[in-house]
Amino acid sequence: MIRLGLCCKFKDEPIRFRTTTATYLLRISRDEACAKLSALCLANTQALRQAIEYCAAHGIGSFRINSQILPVKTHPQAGYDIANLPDGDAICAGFLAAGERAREQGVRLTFHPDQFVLLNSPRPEVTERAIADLAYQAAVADWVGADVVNIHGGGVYGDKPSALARLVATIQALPAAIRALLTLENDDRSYTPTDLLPVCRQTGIPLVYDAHHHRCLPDGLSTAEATVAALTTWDREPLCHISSPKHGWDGPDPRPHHEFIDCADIPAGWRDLDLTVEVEAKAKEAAIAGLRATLLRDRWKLWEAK
DNA sequence: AGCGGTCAAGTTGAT
DNA sequence: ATCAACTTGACCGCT
Repeated sequence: MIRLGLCCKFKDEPIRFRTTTATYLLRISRDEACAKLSALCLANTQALRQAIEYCAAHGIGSFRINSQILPVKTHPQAGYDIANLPDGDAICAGFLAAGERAREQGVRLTFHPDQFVLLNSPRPEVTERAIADLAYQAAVADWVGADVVNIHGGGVYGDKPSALARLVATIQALPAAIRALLTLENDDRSYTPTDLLPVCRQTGIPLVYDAHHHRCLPDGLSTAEATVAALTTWDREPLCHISSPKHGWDGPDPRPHHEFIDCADIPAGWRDLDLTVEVEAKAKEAAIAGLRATLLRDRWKLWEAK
């Protein structure tokens, strides 16, 4: 059974996550900043609840939660603790309630911290901030029952073996609560599945296999071989990513994502697996609706809510 | 209401 | 040196 996943936001459906900026928060008083943050965070718990309901009702079995669900959470000056916000209790309750609904309906929840979260930088302050961000997202993940916090391998810094060794060492030293949710994903610049699989085996971290990235940065493995190898790293339902190139595979740059998914880009070998496929397409829920229709026409077995 | 400028953060590679 | 890409344009403040 294939579980299609929506990433972070909606195109047409009026479900919106709110955010703000550190610059603005630092210009107003701390009380005003806390009031604003409190309202945004509370609104985001409600948007998350709506997102889960929408997914369950539309055959979308997984939802990726935006890193800014708690805006500016770990900023050195503008950051905050939920407990210190006026609606702190309601925000916690909102996350727990959203998680409960996700569990009831069988909707999987994931996180994908952004490009600044690097576990192998030679600069210790970069890695420290990355771990702080992972800690925050892992904590919210626990509240809502998300089982994946997915990041990339990071930079190469002119020496890939050293960078990979730092990655392994940092992962091994992570708090258990983060390590239990952490996954690594092949990217389209630096780290292929072949680069990351040894890291995953050494650390017990699953590999999120991104077929689009793999085609942009190949390593000699076929998509079928990489899929099989990635599956062996999982102790939960495996997670893969799919997208189609905006300008086609023969265009100037295959990396930017298309509005929709071309079914021909989905590895045929995925058909009979139990797998979450996060759909990275600009048209969001509209892209999933189109993909679902095509796959159902072709008799793929797709997830449905309980 | 509309619109232009701004936004915390890292790294890479194309131009 | 600048910029786009990466999981995502949203929001503030002025007109």
